[in-house]
Amino acid sequence: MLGSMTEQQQKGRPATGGAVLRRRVTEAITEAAFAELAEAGYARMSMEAVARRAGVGKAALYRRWPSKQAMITELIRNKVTGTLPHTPATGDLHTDLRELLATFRSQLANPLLARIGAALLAEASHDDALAEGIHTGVTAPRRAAARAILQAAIDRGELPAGLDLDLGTDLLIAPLAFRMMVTQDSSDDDYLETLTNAIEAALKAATR
Amino acid sequence: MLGSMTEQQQKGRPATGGAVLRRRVTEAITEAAFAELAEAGYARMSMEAVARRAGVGKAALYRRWPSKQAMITELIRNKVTGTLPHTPATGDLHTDLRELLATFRSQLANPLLARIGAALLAEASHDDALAEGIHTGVTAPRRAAARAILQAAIDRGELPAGLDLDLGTDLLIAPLAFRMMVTQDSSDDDYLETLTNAIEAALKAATR
Amino acid sequence: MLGSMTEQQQKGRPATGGAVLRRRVTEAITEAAFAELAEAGYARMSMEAVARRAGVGKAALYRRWPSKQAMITELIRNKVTGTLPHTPATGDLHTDLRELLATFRSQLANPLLARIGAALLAEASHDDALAEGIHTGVTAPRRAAARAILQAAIDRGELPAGLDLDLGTDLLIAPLAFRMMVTQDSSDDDYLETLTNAIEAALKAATR
Amino acid sequence: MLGSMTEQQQKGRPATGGAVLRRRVTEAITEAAFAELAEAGYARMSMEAVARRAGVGKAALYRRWPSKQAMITELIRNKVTGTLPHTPATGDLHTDLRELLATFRSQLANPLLARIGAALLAEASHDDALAEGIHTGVTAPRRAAARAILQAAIDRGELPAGLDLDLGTDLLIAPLAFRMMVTQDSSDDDYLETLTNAIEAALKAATR
DNA sequence: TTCTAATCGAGACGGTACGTCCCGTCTTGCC
DNA sequence: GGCAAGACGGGACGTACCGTCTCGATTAGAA
Repeated sequence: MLGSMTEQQQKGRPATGGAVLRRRVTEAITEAAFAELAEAGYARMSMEAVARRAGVGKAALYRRWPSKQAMITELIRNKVTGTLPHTPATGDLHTDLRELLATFRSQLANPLLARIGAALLAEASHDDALAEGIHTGVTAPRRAAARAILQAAIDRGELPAGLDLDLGTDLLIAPLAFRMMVTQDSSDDDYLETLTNAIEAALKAATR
Repeated sequence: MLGSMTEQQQKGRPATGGAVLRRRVTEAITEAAFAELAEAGYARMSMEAVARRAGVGKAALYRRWPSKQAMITELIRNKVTGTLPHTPATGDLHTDLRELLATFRSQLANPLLARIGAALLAEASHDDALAEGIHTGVTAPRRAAARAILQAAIDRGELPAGLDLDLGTDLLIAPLAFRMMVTQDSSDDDYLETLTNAIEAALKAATR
Repeated sequence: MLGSMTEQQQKGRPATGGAVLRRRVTEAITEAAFAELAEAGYARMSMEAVARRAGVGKAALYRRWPSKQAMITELIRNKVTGTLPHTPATGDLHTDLRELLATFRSQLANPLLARIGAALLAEASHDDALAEGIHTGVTAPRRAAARAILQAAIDRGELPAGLDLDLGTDLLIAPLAFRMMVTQDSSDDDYLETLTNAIEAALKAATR
Repeated sequence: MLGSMTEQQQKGRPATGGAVLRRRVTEAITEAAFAELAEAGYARMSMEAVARRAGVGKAALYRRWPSKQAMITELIRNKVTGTLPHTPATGDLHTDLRELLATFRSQLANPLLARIGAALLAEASHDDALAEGIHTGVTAPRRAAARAILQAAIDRGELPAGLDLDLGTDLLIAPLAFRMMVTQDSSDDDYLETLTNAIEAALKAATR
């Protein structure tokens, strides 16, 4: 969809004889790339440094991805997409919210993500494929999880039928995401509990 | 504070010769820089392109700022800092909230900011001076405005004394900021009104 | 001597498995190599292009020769060595000279040789093995043939006993070789006849 | 004609302000290039090594020449063209020949030329501009000098009117050039004297 | 008004990284 | 074991920018 080689493809057996991208090399590159990314940031990171750190030729990188941007893009997308939130369904709105927020918190806590997230978004505004990738792989499933909880609560009568689902989703996701990615503040269990309460109240008032 | 030469300084030392940075040049550079920034993004933008577009020698840029980063940093900081939110104080929480949110909306609507914001945040995580600049020039005054409104409402008894001001500020700012910067969704007056209601409800529940 | 595997060796050890370099492959490589050499020249020619053109894996090349240089070296050496000049001995100096020059002309007329010769010499000045190979396989036998004719003529009294054999050989070989390899001019039968006369006269005067 | 910047051009003053290729840099590059060329040969020499040795950025090279080939090509052409042979005219064929041969010998003795000459010729067969450059700058003037001597001798009656000037020129130049460039043999004064005698005799017989 | 020194446009400079191509080696699965 | 295919580490290619420096020409405050 975005990048090029995924691990499955690396096993694909070509017609005759053949040469296949080696998983060990891919792994070494991936690891090195994340390390460089975390140390230097997207803009300052260099493919040559990644290759050097991975003990690999530059060509090995370019055999896998057509450019620095494509590489970083795909690596991050994979990393984030990998950890999809499961949708809690305890039958109790408060508990569901708490659980979902806790899941988000743990995913956002990934220190790499914090450092990289902004760079990704920045790139996305100049790269439609990346924007689409982020939407499909990251944003959409999380918003879907949030919507599911809200809809279930509406169906149970815990939330008003007139709730604006879109706004409700914003309310649910934004404060925590903003706090962790922009403000870089911590969010302990107390914070989460209070936030859950506040969001719950907000949702009940968010009718159009 | 961050960069180097501000327009005031340009008048600073008349000394002997005609040795003052010329305002017209500074303006041409500024304009060109924003144009390039919007077209290419921070990472892809080049000082040479800015100079070319401004019809100016590269040295003219480096006479004003010590580096690409410093230049962009200062330009943006000026642009954003220029539009400080005024703190509404109508004596009515709902009206104050609405007004503040409307101010934020108009500031965030700047299309440049939307494209640049993320890149700035990305850089900030590897550049403490930039981070500090953003905090002082952008984040802090806006959070202060939000806090002021909340504190006034508490003082009036409209909000509970136990309100967590920090969380309250997050609730106030995050949903709109997130929607406009990350989701890039629109936010019409209806959205804003519903949001105001929801936040108001949330604030009343956000006690620790 | 220079390279590695010669066709004789290819029959040498049938051993166990199908573990003998296959002649067809060797031939395909050889043909492709000459073609690439003629098209691109030594410096611009690539082993990968040769392999591709021969429909062969790169390893097939490196199983036969240790390096690009060794391969080209041996191929050319074989091609040129293959066509040793026979030493004419008609008992008449003029006829012997004419015949030898005609032989040289036909060998130098090989269009490949013309294109490759210079590149080979260029390499030779930085590669003693190649220089030695060219000397032994190409230069020496031709100079020997020339010397034999001259010595026979001296013995018959057709040339003065004081003839400087080394210089005589230069006189015999150089003008034709120079004309065909450097100047790239043609040399028809008339030219050859006049040249023979001139060289004959020169030889009679070339005593020290 | 071949390359790009000559020293004269380096002084040319462009319209406004301006930046001009600096002679010192050009000289450093030239010197380094010859050194590398002599050490490694054309094929093995690298632009990066030249830049490093000259204490210069790679871009400084590519600002002057569009490619490695173009650089070497022009440098050599300049070096060889610089040393044109003067045409001796003593009124005596033997003396004229001796003198011209001595001039050639001293020019061919340039050890760099010996190492580079073959590489140049090799390149020339794949680069018409280079071939033309060599012809115009190197070959033609030398052949012209030879022809002038021969023609004068014909006019004086020292050589037969029917002399084939083309062949005569070959006879004059080839043996020495071949000996020094291909055979890499030495040629002392005795050799030169004997060669002169032989060529003189040959010339008298070289009529068609 | 004249002098004069810093700014100006242009672009060369030493560097670093880009993405490409080729070298000679190694790996994979087929024959 | 040879074979076709092609990935591997390495290194050079030629390009694009970075931030600095050099060049005359311009310009505006001080005399």
